[in-house]
Amino acid sequence: MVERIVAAGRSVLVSDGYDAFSTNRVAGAAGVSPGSLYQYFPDKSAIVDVVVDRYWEEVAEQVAASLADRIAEFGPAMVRDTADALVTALEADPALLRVVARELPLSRNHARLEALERRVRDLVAAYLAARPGTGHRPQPAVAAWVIVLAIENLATRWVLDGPAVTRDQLLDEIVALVGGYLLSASVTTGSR
Amino acid sequence: MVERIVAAGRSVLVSDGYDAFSTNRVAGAAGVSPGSLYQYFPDKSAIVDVVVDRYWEEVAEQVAASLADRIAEFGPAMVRDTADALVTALEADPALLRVVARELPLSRNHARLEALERRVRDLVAAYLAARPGTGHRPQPAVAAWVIVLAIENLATRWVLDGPAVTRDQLLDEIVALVGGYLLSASVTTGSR
Amino acid sequence: MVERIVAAGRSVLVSDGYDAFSTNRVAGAAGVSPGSLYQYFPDKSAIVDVVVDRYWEEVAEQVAASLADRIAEFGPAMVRDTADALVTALEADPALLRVVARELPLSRNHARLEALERRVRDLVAAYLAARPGTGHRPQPAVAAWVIVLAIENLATRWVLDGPAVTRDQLLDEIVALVGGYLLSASVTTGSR
Amino acid sequence: MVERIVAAGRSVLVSDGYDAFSTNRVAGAAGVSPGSLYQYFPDKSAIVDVVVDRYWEEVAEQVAASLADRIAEFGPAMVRDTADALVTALEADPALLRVVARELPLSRNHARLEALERRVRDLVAAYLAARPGTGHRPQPAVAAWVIVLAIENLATRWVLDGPAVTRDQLLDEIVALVGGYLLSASVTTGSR
DNA sequence: GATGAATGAGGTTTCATTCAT
DNA sequence: CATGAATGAAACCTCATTCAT
Repeated sequence: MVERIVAAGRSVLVSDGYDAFSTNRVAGAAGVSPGSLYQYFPDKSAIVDVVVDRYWEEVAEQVAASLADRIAEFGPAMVRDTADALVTALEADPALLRVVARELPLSRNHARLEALERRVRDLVAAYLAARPGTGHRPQPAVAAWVIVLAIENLATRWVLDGPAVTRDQLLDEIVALVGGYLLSASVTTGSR
Repeated sequence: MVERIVAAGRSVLVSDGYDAFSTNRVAGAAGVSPGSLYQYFPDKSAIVDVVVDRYWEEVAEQVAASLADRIAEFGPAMVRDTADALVTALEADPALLRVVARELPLSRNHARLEALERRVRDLVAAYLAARPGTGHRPQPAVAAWVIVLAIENLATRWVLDGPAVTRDQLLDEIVALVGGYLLSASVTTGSR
Repeated sequence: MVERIVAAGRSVLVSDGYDAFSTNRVAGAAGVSPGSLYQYFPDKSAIVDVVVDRYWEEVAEQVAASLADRIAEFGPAMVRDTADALVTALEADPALLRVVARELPLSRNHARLEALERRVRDLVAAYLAARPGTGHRPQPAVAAWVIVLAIENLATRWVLDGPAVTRDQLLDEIVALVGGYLLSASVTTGSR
Repeated sequence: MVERIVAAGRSVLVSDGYDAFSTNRVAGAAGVSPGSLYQYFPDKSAIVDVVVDRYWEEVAEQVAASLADRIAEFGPAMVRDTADALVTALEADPALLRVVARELPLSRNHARLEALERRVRDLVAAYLAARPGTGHRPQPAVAAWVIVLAIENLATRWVLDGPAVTRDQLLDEIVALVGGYLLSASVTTGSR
């Protein structure tokens, strides 16, 4: 029953948009009475939360799986494949992505998105810490933060905005970005 | 009077949040009658739009100014200073940034944000096209897209999330990221 | 519950007039919350429509019944009794009649009033077509139009305006008007 | 200036309808400020009243003129010509008629319409009283009331509803109706 | 006299939530 | 458990009218 409601919620979100997402409509789509919603969810927003949580959870799952699979081949191929996995995951349901990423307040995504980011970040940081040589510049934790954020954003915006960049180009640039970053030996630093 | 309303709008947004942003409340905060709002704005959402537009416009102004000032010194310093200008601009009103970037649907920011991005992107692309050597890999337009998005996102998230990264670190990493990316000679490409 | 709302609607209409007919007031009079109105009516105006429809429907019912009862006795008596039935129907709720006929735009009555007129007109036309002799001048359809309109208007205005004419006089005149009209042998016609 | 406002009022009424008739719109159409309206009219409704008054006044003028012109020729021709004059007057501005007769509450027309009716009624009653023979059945005052109402209504509805009746037919029927009525020698009376 | 910005009461409608059945 | 009618607070917006300039 929770299933029915969540499915209906997703469907309403996708076909009617977030502004039209009302409990009545969800109940209708679920073939359930409005009152029943409140037996499984405390709130309208709880329904949205579950839909959103599942969405990012699934994306995280695919990315993490890809990352784990490539455990051996650290390097450009790993970056590319991971980015590819992310793009693929985001492209799986573009309509839902649009609603989730565009129509929902970012704060709505925050919790689960942070989880996703942390999860991937930790993996990345571990890889970086394990990698040989290069006196550990940049620091793994920081570098992981930078890399994850950059890739996530590039991929999301690419799917969302459909810029004049091919999929392959996108992946190439991501590889170049991350590769170059990690190789950057030392930086002319200095606060102003 | 438009000024009063916009100011009240911003203030309500900041102190009460987007969900509580009602015409009556804005009118109250402006010391104005609800009806007066509609002499200057067609819509509730038009008020939000102006607040948002102004916000991003101001950010864009500062970043573009910094970028233009550094016209001579292409290179790491330019990147660093521009990123610095962006962070400074975003830090100027963190409360408003939080509402604008977190509570508003991204679609609400889209128009003005895209303008900001395009503006900076075009400048960056021009610099890249003008830069000597390096058989133009990556292509200026694509590279500009990547760089602008990456910097914007990193800066925004840093201000918003306050991660365990110092301001200087952030700027260093941005410089490294962009520098490494632009130096990345060639990439092991290939679609899967 | 529809009943309660319609009754409240009629009552508000009668006691407060059409200009003061607001959803809140109707809800109040019905002892119901404003929101409940919209579970049964799409619109404020739908409530008015039902009240008006019912009113004319009832009037039509009584007139048609009278007309059907007098099927045998075609002639003056039939006219008189029908007019009588109409006047009686209109006098049944003079307060409502006043609002419906005076305060409401005619266009609001149009649909149902036209239905009433058509209904009676068709019956009258049938009687006229069936009547013996008199080379069918005037044509049944046209004559029915004339008669129905004239009677309706005379009766309505009599009830509404309370002119210096007794009820019997009114009925006499109606009989004379219709009788004379139908006997009018031939007319000196000619456009100017 | 009153002229400008009234003209604007009529124009708004005709082109936008009564529901859209707002003081602001009238002021706009008159090229005048909303405040100025209140220097010449106490009320929004006063503006409507003037427009309506003038309309019916003009109609009354034409009908009365026709009636006065035919002073000699009492009889069918007089009836026909008067009805013709009325129809012509109503057809002069059908758009305004539609608004005045359909969209305005009848009560809005009442005052001036009653004046028109009384004026014509008095003339008719005078003619009837003066006419030779026929032991004055029906009584002039009553007969005038009946005749004026019937003709007015038939003419108005004909112009408004455009029924399947030609203009000549309409006039013929009116002549027959009135002629037959006045000739009706005696009536089988009796209250029920 | 003319202006027009400002008013503010009040109208219609929505929708998350409850609770008696 | 499920229902769904009922709720009622509150949102957005209009517009006749006023009054300082």
